[in-house]
Order: sequence, then C-alpha cells, then structure tokens
Amino acid sequence: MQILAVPSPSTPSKKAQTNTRQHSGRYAGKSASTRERERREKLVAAGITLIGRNGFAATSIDALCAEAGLTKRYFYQSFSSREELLTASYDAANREFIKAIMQAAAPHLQDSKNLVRTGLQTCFQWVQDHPDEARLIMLEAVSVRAQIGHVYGDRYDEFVSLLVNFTKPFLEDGGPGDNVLRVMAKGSVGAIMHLCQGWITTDFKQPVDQLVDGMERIFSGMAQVLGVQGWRD
Amino acid sequence: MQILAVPSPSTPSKKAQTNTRQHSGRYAGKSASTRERERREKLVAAGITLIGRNGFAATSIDALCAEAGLTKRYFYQSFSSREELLTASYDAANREFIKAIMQAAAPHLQDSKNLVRTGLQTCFQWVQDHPDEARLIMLEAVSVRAQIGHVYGDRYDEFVSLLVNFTKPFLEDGGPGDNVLRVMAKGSVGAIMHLCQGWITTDFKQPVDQLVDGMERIFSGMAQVLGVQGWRD
DNA sequence: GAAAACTGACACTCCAGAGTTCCAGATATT
DNA sequence: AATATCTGGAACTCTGGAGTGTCAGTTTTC
Repeated sequence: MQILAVPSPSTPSKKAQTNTRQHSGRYAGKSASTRERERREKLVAAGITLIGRNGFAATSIDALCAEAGLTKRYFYQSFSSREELLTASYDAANREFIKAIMQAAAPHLQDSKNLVRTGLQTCFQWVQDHPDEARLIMLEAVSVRAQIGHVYGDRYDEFVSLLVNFTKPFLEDGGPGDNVLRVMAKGSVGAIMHLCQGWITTDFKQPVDQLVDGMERIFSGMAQVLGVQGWRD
Repeated sequence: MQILAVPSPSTPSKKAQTNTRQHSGRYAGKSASTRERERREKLVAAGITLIGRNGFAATSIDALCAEAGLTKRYFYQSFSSREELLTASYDAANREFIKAIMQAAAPHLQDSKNLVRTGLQTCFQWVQDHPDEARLIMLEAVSVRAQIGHVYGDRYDEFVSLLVNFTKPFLEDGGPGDNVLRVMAKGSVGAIMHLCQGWITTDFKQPVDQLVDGMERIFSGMAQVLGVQGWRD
C-alpha cells in the first residue's frame, strides 16, 4: 500500500514544451519553478494552520485551498493526496521546532545541565507560542505517521542517534548498551511529547516552569543512573 | 460542540410501550436490555478490531456492522456517531490494559523495584499480545482524545493521582511539590506510550527485554532523584 | 390462532468532498 | 499585433458513506 509518492519538494512537472517556439516560463516576474514553490509553501502553511486548528479529519482539500488563496488545480500540482500535504506540513513544522531548540541549545553544548534546562525551556515555550504547529506535530501526525512510518523512521532514528552520540562522551564505562540507550532517548522524547499533548489540550493552563522542572528531574535521574560526568544535584 | 452524548453503557430506549397489553421485552430467551447490551458489545469488539487494524479514518459504519454481524439500525441504537463508538472501544481496550497491569502488579505492592519491573514487563507483553487493542489506545485515540479530552481528562487525572499517591509514602521530605510530581508521573506514562507507538509501527522487532531495561533505568533514575526509600542499584 | 413487538436484510435518499475539465482574462514573447 | 502560456475561478461528474425507511419473517404473549 503505497500511500506516499515520495514527497519531493516540488515536481518540476516536465515542462509541457509542446511546440518549438518562445516562452520560457516567466510570469509576473518570477520563474515557473519559483511560482510553483511559492504555491507549495502557501499550501503547506495553510495545512499547518487548518490541520493544527481543526484536525486532519476535518480539513478538506477545498478548505485548504481557500485558506491558501489558491484553487484545487494547484493543490494537485504539488500534492497527490491530503496525506501528502499533511506529511509536508508536519515536516515543515517539525523542522522549525527542531531548529528553534538547536539554536537555543547551541551556546550550552559544554554544560550539560544548562543544556538540558535551556532545551526544555525552549521546547515548551515554542509549543506555547506556536499552538497550531504544535498541535500538528504532537497530536494530529501521530496516527498518520504510524502508517507512513517508513518514510520518517530514518530521520527519527537519526535524531535519536544524535541524542545518544551526544550523551555518550559523558558516560562512564559499564553502562547500558546502545540499544538500551536508544530506548532511553526515545522514552525521553515520548515524555516531552506526552506532556505537550496534555498541555495543549488543556489550553496551556499549567505554568511552563512546572513542566520544565518535572522534566529536568527526569533527565537528572537518567544522568545519575548513567553516571554522566560532572552531574550532581 | 458536543461531540459526545454521555457514553452511558446502554440507552434503555424508553420502552415503546404504546399500548396497554402484553409483551414485556423478551426475545430468544433474553430480555430486551440484555440483547441490546450484547449487540453493543459486539460493536465495541468490532470497533477494536477494525479501528486497531485499519485506523479510524478507514473504518466506516457499514464495515463495523458487517464485522459485528449486525445492521446499521443497531448501530444507531447504541451509538450516535462513529466517534462515540471509538470512545467506547478505546474505553474498553484501555480498561483491559489497566486491569492486566494492575493484576500483575498487585503481588508486588511492597517491593517497589519488583513492582516497576513487573509492571513494565506486563505492559509491553500485553501490547505485543493485543496488537489491535494497543494500536487503538496508543495510536488512533490520540488526536480524537484531544478533542474529547474533557471526557477522559478526569479519569486520566485520577490515574496520575494514583501513581503520585502511591509513590509519596516512599519519598523523603524536601522533594518537589505535587504539581511537579504529577508532571513526572505523566512524563513516565508518555515515555512508555511513545515506546509502544514506535514498537507497534515497527512490528515488534525490538525485544521486550530492551524496552523493559531502558524504562527501568528511567524509573530508577527518578527514584533516586526523588529519594525513594529502599531504592539503590 | 391472533395481535403485538422484535429481527435482519435491503433499498433508498442525500450530501460532502475528491478529482477533472473548461474558459475567460492576464502576462509574456517575437 | 499576434501567438502561446499561465492564472484564477467555476462547473462538472462521480463515489463512498451517513442516515432513514420499508417489509417480510420470526418470536412472544394472551
């Protein structure tokens, strides 16, 4: 069951170069591929907004196009199904999310304790500041991602490897093997996501500090169990 | 937006007692309410199977009825929407899940370390043994539950309270407040769920032992951070 | 045996949304 | 100015599934 036809950023559409004269793609000052890319981006943005706001099931292609200010024709030019747009929207939102955290974390790469705190703080803050994006990647994408898991499995695995490899230098010998380390990394991701899920669906009632505090302690515990050097409360 | 019309186990249907003579409900040896309850249970079972197997979006009411060996009439007798059946199916599957873990955990209530290990082992084993149920409660229900969260919020909160209150007696003074404890409890639930999600979508490739091992270490870390008495590796 | 209520199966209407096609107007090229 | 391409908008068909209705046959009660 091939749900996804490879989400290539944009199908160059083969140039319907029927005849051998004039016209080489420009319109309104932009090249054909630029226009197509811009439309695609509008649709992705609309996807983030509507799917995040109303849910995937309640988001029709018509509504998507209306939100994007385009017509169905252009939808099918860039995507072949609603699922494909969901995937692209998920991808875009997820990238921004990761980017925000990476940027905030970068200055603290040498100080693991600060790194954890800053990362968590940024994470929850971003979620609160981008509710649509967050709902999309934390809630709506879960079951769909399960069906197209093979597409995102690799990238997710890379991310987990990143976490593991980053942590490893700090570890003493005699700890768990890589497989178990990976389980712990995934578990951490899950804990954060689950907290975000509940937080989102209760309209961010709980203060960020408490979420950060709780997660910090969980990480702290893991650090101690793993014997991370230079970590002690 | 009232999605759910109170999932009462079965609408007694008000007895269409139009006239004043004979017939008080029995058919095929069973009372009216019994028959109705049996049909409801068949539908719930069908819901678990089909939604778990094919996903909620791909499960029509017709298919549900076919699977249950009933006709649409009976569906609308017990439920007023597909979402309501999903909710009921989620509820049923979730109860079984919790029950299995509680039963396995019961003998170890005095030994926290064994309690954690047994609980985790049972949890993952149950998931592997009940893939349909697990897919339903771990994957399919996530986004829908977000929409009807207020219905399940209370029960979930109770469960979290259970965890917290159970842990509290073992804690030293000076630890985090209740709010933060709750965050940690929710985080643990999230870690397990996330691991199950990934595990399910990769067809249970990873051995149970590794999952249990990883989660055990996370709990172990939390125990140490919280200063649980009688816990030390 | 007759009346009432229940059952199962099918037929039916209705609609939203998917996917396609057409066309008039705008923009570019020569 | 003439030709070709691109754009936005709408009209169109088609289908699956929701929700309702009908009816003949069965079981119960009196």
